[in-house]
Amino acid sequence: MHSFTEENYIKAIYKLLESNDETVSTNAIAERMNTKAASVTDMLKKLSAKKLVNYQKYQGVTLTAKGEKTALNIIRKHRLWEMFLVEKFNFTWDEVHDVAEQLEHIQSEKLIDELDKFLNFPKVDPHGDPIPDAKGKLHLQKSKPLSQFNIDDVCVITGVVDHSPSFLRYLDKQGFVLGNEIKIKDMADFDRSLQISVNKRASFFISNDVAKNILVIAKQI
Amino acid sequence: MHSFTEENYIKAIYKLLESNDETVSTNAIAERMNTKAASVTDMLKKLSAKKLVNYQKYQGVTLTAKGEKTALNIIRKHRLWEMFLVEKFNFTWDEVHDVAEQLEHIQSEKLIDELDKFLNFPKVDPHGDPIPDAKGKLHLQKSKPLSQFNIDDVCVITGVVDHSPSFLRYLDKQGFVLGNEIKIKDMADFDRSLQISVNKRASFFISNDVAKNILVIAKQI
DNA sequence: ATTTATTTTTAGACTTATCTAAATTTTAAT
DNA sequence: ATTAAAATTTAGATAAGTCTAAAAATAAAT
Repeated sequence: MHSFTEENYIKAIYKLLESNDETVSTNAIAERMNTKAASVTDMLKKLSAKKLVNYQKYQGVTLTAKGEKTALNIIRKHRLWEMFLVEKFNFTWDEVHDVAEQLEHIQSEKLIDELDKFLNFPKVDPHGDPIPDAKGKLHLQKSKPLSQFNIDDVCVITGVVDHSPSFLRYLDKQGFVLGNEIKIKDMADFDRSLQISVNKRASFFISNDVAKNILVIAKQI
Repeated sequence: MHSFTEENYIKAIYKLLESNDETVSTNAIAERMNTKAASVTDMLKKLSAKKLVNYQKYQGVTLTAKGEKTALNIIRKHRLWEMFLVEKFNFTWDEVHDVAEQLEHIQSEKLIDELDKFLNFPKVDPHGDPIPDAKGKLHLQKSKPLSQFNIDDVCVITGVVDHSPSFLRYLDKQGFVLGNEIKIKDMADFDRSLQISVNKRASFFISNDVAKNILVIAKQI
């Protein structure tokens, strides 16, 4: 089995791969884990020897299939425990994290399967984050048009419905990029036009026609 | 806070003090923890520096008040988790131990208080072992005469009602010793005499008069 | 295309917990 | 009261994970 420390590194790498892309840098890991780059290098060598990461000196890392499976299992445990604490033990969302960080390392298949059953096999946690199933599969949320969201919702751009050049040109001009975060600031009842802010920049208006053609998912924090 | 390892040592010392008495030897700890005497010595020095144990070279150890409080808190957590796993997660008693050994080290007051509440503040676990309350107090089970137990019950000798020399001489002759384990093999309806086995030795008979004068508690495994 | 700055890695040291083997102390036995 | 046996402690090593400081490699800037 893997040590707590190894598991924490794997999880950090997974999270960084999820938001950034390509490969993850030593410094990025060090920053996320409040440790020093030298320590990260040491650990990367060890994880590489265990075939959990693909690592080449100076070139950053990615997870191997085995590493990703490990990460998903830890995340599954973390999110199930968070659900449990909030739903059954009256924890608030800000209290939940530290305890779940501890609980996610408990080793017992049966414990997690029973926990899953106890919670009635939830697909997403209350953050909207998907919970991997027992096989490590993520039931990804289906994207929906931005027009179906409401004031104060925050979501992430995943694609478009209309692929016409004119629409894509429009998006480009407005600065929309895949993965950008959109917050709905206001909505006009009479024409369903939206006032939105992209990546926390200054807000602007888009028509309902545009909103219907931008695919998003609820923000995963 | 204390490391997992420190907590495990503290717990082991507590258990040994509970069954034996006086002080606990280095070798006894080593045996219980499947480790070497040299490792125990190192740890005892550390625990002593932290004022968790009273330790003098070659003289064995006892727990300080602080150490005992620590031990009781770990035991509280362990037994509450055992109850939880059995009652809510369909664990059998033999599956429970390893997982509870892990869960007992999770640090969160709120978690344990909520767990306690969730289980409706149990006083003893299904082994009959008492569960320390939030203040670390043990609600000790009161001893009862052996005559009040039934076939297949297993209990431990804690004292006697009749302190007369003739009775004590009788007990001595039969090989009864404080702390011995008694299993009731059979009971005769007509005179309530018992067939019992002491410490798993060959069984023999005692009269109801004798059984009424031996104090026991249900076995704590 | 060099030089400079940044990132990453190595080298050596420290901490916790463990071990083996040797030395010391206590206990038991003659 | 010595000697023998058992228990305990010390000394020195090892492994995991961390750190600082210096060296090496990559990326950025002139």
